Amino acid sequence: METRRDIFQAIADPTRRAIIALIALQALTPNAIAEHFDTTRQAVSKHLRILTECELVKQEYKGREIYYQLEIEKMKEIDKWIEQFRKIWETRFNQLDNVLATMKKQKK
Amino acid sequence: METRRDIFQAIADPTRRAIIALIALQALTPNAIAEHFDTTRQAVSKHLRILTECELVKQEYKGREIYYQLEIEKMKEIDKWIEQFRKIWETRFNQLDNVLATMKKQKK
DNA sequence: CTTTTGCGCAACCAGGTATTTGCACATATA
DNA sequence: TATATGTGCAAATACCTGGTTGCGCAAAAG
Repeated sequence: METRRDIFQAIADPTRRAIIALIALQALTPNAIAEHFDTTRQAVSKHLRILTECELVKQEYKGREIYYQLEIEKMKEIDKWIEQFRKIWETRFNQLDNVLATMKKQKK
Repeated sequence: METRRDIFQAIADPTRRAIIALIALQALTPNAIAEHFDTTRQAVSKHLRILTECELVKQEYKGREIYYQLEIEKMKEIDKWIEQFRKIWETRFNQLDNVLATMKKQKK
């Protein structure tokens, strides 16, 4: 599996999205994360591997424990992609605004 | 494949993201969309089916042609999910701002 | 009416995915 | 040192995905 990891693919899985939201607030170990889900630690470990590969997550070693935390900056990549569409829906909102303004004028 | 379609899964595929960006500007037929990619019309049709299933795309029938256009409102769902993280990185930015302000004060 | 064009659908296939189970290794703890 | 704990990795497996090919059907064109 030498597939280049992609952030959009990373957030496609619902479990992975839940993990992301979970470790956004505080760093957690794989065992601690697994306790929040109905799945094995190994499965969580695999998800963390994928998240690490696309640099969405960073590890911090503490003895034999490994704390995983979200690399929040990476999330901006998604935000950046959404921006082009935000521009569109804001433009449409403004257009609606203009329509309303015109109606008001005509009422006058 | 009675899988409930998910918007995050829909945007996971790079071709699908490209289609989304393409039809965000103007409605296009499957053939017209396929011309933009190195793939068959049928493959595009499959992507459109997935996009339609999760209501990211709407169809408009015009004779034997079908125009597909982005349902831009649906994109806000992604934006909504990102928002929780935006809050976090904005908070951190403000914290950095405070640090800088404190440094400035001390310089005085 | 016959042919062309635009389309969706079903079958098929190679490759990817998520999960479980079993293992090896390192670090704590007794 | 012996045992328990935390972890990643590998193999097996059932399922999902994206793509192609071939088909049938409806609308336009001849």
